[in-house]
Amino acid sequence: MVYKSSLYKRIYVVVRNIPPGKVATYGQVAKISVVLHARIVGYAMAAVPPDSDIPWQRVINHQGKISPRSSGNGGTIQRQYLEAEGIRFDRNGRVDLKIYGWKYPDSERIEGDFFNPELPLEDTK
DNA sequence: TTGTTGACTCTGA
DNA sequence: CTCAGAGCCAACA
Repeated sequence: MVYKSSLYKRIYVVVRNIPPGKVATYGQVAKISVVLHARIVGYAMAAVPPDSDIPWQRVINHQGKISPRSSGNGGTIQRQYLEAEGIRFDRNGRVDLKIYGWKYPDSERIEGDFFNPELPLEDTK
């Protein structure tokens, strides 16, 4: 799979390493990807090839909600994917990030040619 | 090259 | 907790 740029490739490597049953926010992916802003991560997700193996459904916004996309209602599919992995949604359609949020130390398992283990750990609570 | 857009986040009220 | 507004930066016209 050839991606549009090394920028996107970095994001996709991070997303692919999110464990099943966990979710990460755009901002978190942005931090791990070192130099990006959350919007760029969202932009990259919109450009994910439909035939890829990237678990884009595990990336949600900072409120713990599925981000509304500009077209269509693919968000419903995303929610079904996550529920199939055991993630529960509350009445407002929100995920409890304290339970299902991806903790940065897990990213030791990331296998990528770019990954730099010396990153700030801020989201570890 | 300038202007708009967007699967976002932060801050203040 | 929620709601607005400002800021963000790559992609696109």
